[in-house]
Amino acid sequence: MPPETTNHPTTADDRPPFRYGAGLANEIEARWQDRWALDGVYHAPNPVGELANDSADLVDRPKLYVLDMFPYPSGTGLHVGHPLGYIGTDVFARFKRMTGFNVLHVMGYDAFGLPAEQFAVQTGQHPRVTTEANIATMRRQFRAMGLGHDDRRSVATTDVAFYRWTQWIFLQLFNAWFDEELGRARPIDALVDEFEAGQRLVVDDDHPDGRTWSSLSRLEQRAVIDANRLAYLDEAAVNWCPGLGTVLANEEVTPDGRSERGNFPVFKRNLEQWKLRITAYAERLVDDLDLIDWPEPIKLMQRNWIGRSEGARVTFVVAGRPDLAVEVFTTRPDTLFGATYMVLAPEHPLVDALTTSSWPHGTPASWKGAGLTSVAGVPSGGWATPRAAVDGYRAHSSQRSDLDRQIEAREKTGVFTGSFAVNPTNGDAIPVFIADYVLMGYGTGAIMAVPAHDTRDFEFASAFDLDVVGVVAPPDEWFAEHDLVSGAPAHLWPEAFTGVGSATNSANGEIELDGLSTPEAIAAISAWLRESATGDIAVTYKLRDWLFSRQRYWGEPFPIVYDQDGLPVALPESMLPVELPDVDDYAPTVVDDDDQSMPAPPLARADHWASVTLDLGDGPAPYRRELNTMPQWAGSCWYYLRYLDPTNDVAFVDPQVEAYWMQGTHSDGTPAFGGVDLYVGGVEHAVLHLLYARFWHKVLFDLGHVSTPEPFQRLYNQGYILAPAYKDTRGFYVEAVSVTGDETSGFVDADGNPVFRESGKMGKSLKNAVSPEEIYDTYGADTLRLYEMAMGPLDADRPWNTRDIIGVHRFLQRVWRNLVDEVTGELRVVDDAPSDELARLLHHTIDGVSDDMEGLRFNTAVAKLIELNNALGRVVGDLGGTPSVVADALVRMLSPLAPHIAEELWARMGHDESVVWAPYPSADPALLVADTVEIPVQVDGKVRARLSLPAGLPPEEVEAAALADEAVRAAIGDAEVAKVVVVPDRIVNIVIR
RNA sequence: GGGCGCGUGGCGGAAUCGGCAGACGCAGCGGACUCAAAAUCCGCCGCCGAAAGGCAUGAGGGUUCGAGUCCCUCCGCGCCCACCA
Repeated sequence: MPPETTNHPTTADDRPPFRYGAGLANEIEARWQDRWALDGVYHAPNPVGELANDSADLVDRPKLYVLDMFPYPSGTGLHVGHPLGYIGTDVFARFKRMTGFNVLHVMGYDAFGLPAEQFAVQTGQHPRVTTEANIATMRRQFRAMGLGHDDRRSVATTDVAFYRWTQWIFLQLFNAWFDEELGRARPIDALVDEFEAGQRLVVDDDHPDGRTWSSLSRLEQRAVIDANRLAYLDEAAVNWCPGLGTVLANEEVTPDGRSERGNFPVFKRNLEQWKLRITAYAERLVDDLDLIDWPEPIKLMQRNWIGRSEGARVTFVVAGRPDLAVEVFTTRPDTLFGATYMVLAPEHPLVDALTTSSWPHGTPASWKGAGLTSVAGVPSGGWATPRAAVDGYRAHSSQRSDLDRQIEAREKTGVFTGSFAVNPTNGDAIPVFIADYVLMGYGTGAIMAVPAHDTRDFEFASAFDLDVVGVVAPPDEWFAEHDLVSGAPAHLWPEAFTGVGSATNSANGEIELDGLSTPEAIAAISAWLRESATGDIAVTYKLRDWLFSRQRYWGEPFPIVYDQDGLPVALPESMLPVELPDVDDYAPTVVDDDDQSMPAPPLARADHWASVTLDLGDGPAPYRRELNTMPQWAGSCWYYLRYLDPTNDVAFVDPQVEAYWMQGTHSDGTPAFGGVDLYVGGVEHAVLHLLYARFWHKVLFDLGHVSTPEPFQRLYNQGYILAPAYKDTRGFYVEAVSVTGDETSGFVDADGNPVFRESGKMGKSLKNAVSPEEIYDTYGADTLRLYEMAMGPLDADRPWNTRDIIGVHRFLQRVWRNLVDEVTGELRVVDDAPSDELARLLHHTIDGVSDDMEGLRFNTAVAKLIELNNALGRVVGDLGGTPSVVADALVRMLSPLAPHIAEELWARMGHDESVVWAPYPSADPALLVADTVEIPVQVDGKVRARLSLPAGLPPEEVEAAALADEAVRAAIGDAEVAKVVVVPDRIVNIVIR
């Protein structure tokens, strides 16, 4: 041991005893967190009910609902990237409390889901046990951050008392139908009444003219009703993921045909599953985006996902088969004259009827499948009959996953059905194909193909040697770009012309489009379609109904049983909740053989639970329960409503409570649109959660259970925290904390092997997480909060840099030192008034910071507070302390951002009441207007002088002063002054010639 | 392939309505204090230049008295969607 060093005091002993550092911060923070919990300072009262007990004055304030997207309680706890949005909403909620609002701010847990179930599968421990332990850990972590939540209202979607109401909402969907005429959901009983009263006939494909209700059998009546419900069973192609042992919603499948979670391959299977009729709301889900204050990119993503297209439906009669007709959807009905063939999806129901027994004379070999190298089992020269071709091609396309389709780079394949259809505009007989580039799930599952004006049709026509007829004249430039003479016929074109132009080649005895612009031609042909009864304008959506069944254990059971006819029956409300039964094995049946595997839900193992005898009104009878569970999205569709009234056991939310929190008024008393006032979360929920939740909310609105058409008035997407991540030479991530080295010498892992730096979203998968505890140990929670708010705009991704944290820590240290003597611990606040200069800075700061807080610009708010504090630090020594009015305002302004240190200073300044509800300071307008302004003078755009002039000076006098300035005159020199631009109190620009 | 967004010092970022580019912080440099170091405090800190001055917001062009901000072309990065008829 070197003797010299031991003779000197250690670092810690040298520091003043009352300097703000990690030790003092940790002590202050723990103390105030206890006190806040004890006093319930974050409790927001309800107008009525159990939570209406205290703080009656608060409920008279305007309400403000600040909501976070609630987390999944993961077992690994939080890292510093998680709470960015939570700190942001907390700062905002605290700010708004101080400006006079009754602020609702709650945290809950989206606790159903795969990790707990997978852990249960591995350990045999009930997922509820792990889930509750994880929730307890997260609660502790949120508390340590000083987040001001009303803990009385916290819920987890796995609470039986919560999912009882999730089941209840499912019953609302089950017991409702969508009235297309009124454009809204109504109770299913109303539909039955209309049928019974004869106001409505039962129309289906077999009975296009309708049947009376009484002519149906009891089972037929039930089938009709069931088919109309918003929650219905449907046998349909679903996304079966053997790797996860469950089916998935379209939204949960990635574009390359794999599961979003786990990245397992996904296959199409026909299964009977619950679906929710979200498509009925497609139009309102698009239209009502105009009502809400969301980022435009998110609205755009929702619009794209819903995928509204305007166009026309056109009926093509099959040649020689007047009984058979195929309906197509097109967005370009103006190109109808150019339709030279048709394509049906392989799964289209009319394919069998269209498939002829033998190839028509002269059918090219390629139409019979010859040359389809990617299709297995094609005889050379093609299949012998259309039947064989259709069967062979269908077998091929049903076995291909979406992934395969992707790999094949969109090579166009298909076979001829043997049938021809009649183009209604010109009477041409055009061949009908099946091809997998036409999707059953969109439009009508059939298209008219216009190869001259559609890229995909052009590719198909090229491969199958089909006619290309141009019916929209491209501009001359288009021909020039393609090295064609203007007006060259379409069969010479190297690609389709998909733009707009003037119609050509489009006339028959009844209609002539030639010369019309594309929009005019669309209008004209649409009118003709309607008059000639061959079609009509139509709107189509990409959105599909929401697949709502999952073959999992850890989810909400459906409140549904099946009777002896195998038909679903809703359990009465009195039988809710349907609790999850215990099982001895939580594993879903996971099979990796994609050919034969079928989903098998774990609840099938709970024999005693699955088969029950119930009295549902007709005496005791045997039923079997629905064995699927709901997807994880279910709870998140409505949790924000349960926060309002979490203890209510007679309703999912009391209507008066719902009205208080959801139907706001603006602070000036005018009615606000309502809903959650601010909803903050990650952009990854742009379509899934946010679309599903809007859908449920609209159903609840239609049925009279909530009072606003939209749930979330203002949405804000916080950014992600990025951090350096390191990959080894094999491409695997290594723990970032173990990496040493730098950019110039290179990075190495713990064993000295070279690794390579990249940047990515902080988290477990990139092994670059930083735990909040590390930061608390060095600086405290207030510093962490402040750093996260100061490092950049809330909605931007930003790199985590531990080195930078010291900056905001020093700021807190200096605030503390300006108000508290570091040696004695005594308050350094004096009664003297601040100088005029300091007072002006203070009020400018108040004004700017208030504005920034309102706009969620916390980074610039922090910068302004630092400026004020730095200015204060320069004079505090001369004054012998901080002027009390400055200290008071500074602590109030600091408190939303760094609540613990602010609360401690507030108490030391002699306040008994918490700073949480103290009013936010307001700026004195008299101190915001300067009496002198500095005006830069430019000559030809370059600043040559700065004049200090009285504010509000008339432009002529400013101009005179500018022209009189020596430096300005020197810059002008001999040149002639052409023009002088004076922007009052801002700038002068002298233009010379 | 389509759509949307973003490019500002060594780094994170600021400039809210077209009006002094680089607030605030980190890093760096110099100084005070100290036997010394840490901590703390003070000062400097876009680039070129000794200075005067010139040049600078991805590149190029345009509009304007004036452009980081508006328009056009290109380059780079990010996100979303992707055979959607």
